[in-house]
Amino acid sequence: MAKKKETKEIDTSTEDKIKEAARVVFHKKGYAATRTRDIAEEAGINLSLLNYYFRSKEKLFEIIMLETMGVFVNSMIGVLNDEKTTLIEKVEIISHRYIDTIKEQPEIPGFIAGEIRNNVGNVLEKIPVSQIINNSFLVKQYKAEVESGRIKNVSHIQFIMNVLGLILFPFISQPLIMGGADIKNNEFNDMLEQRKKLIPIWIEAMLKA
Amino acid sequence: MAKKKETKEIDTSTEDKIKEAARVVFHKKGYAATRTRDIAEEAGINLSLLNYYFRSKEKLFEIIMLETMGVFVNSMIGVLNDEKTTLIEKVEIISHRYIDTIKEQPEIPGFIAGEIRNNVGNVLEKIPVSQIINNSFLVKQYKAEVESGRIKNVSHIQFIMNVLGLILFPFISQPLIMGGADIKNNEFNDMLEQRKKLIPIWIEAMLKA
DNA sequence: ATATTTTTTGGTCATTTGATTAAAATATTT
DNA sequence: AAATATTTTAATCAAATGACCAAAAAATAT
Repeated sequence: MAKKKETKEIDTSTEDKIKEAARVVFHKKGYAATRTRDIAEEAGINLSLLNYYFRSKEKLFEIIMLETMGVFVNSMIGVLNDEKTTLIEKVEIISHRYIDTIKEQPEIPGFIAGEIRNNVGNVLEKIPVSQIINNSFLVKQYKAEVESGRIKNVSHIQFIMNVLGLILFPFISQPLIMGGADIKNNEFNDMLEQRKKLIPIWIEAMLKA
Repeated sequence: MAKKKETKEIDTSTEDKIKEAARVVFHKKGYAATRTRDIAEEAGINLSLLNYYFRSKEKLFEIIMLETMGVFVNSMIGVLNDEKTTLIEKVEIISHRYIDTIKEQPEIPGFIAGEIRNNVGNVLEKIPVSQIINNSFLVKQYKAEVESGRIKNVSHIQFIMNVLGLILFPFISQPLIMGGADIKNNEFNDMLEQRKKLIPIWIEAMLKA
């Protein structure tokens, strides 16, 4: 497990190289399809080092999974519970922030969706997304708006599904709906930029429809 | 390989039992996480029979994958190219039909999304969803509506993403957003029923927003 | 009833895969 | 520099896994 390593290294430590390689490969292929040898090769290290630093494939995966969920959840938590922004302002912020964040690692939505199905590391218990959402100020706010009649009487779950769906679905369905991949990569990018602005407008229209 | 089997059997043939078991297990766990022994057990047959009837795990998977994509695509193709229905009518039909169909096999969206990422059987070439959509009458219709100014000038890709995302995303994200699973299964079901009616209304509002 | 074909079974093989170990190489401390 | 601790390597293990095969069982044809 490496006691210490005080040399302020310029190139990353072996441990970090492995973790970064694991992130890349796990995100791309998922837990089951990933071989520890794939990770070792991607990291350019000896296979034994993976077990030396992380004990097992599963342990390493759990670390990656929790960190990935962190990226996903942490960027949201603050916004959800901000008592100073309106509903639509929250949608604007989330829309922009998520699309920007995930653009840099577009495999994340598919990765999370895929791995939560088989639920390898029991992540759902460790990071209870559902509770985080339901206990958020956003939901209170939403219910108040419904109460006051300013928006239609529709379950807040529907609202959450719509916002997240509009943001995340393109990343998940891109290969299916936009064909091949890299040929029209610019087109996909332009689409995402547009969506950052359009999603809040769409959501607002839906709330009143 | 079985030349024939004329006995009009009440219980399904071995071949069909294997295929059905394969469908269930593949849909639930995906290609990589599925062991041929899982399928054999689910089907209640000897492991060798799987290879006897289907040559290999991969061959069997391709069959299931193509059939699954068929369920997904075929139910859509007719509607997409119906020249007698309006845009919104199409959305209504697709929304109802898809949600009803997929409710019976809710793993399908996650399965397709997950397997197309690793693209095991090169399905995207065999069933070019992207082309089917782009060559459809629906897209022509959409562009005409944009042209006439009756709906906002937004790429048809955005429109497709929105319709499919609103329909399919709940199935993919259910465990994440609605927590555990079966506890609130009724709630999920009610939500879907609502969505069948709401999605066309929402889409219409979005088109004009 | 006998022969032939088809289906099913149990056993086994070769490969892959996650993990371990002992020793070598490198770094750190004394 | 010697001693100690750490990191890295190569070789190997055991379990899992997809596939195969020869013989038994069942079904079909003669």
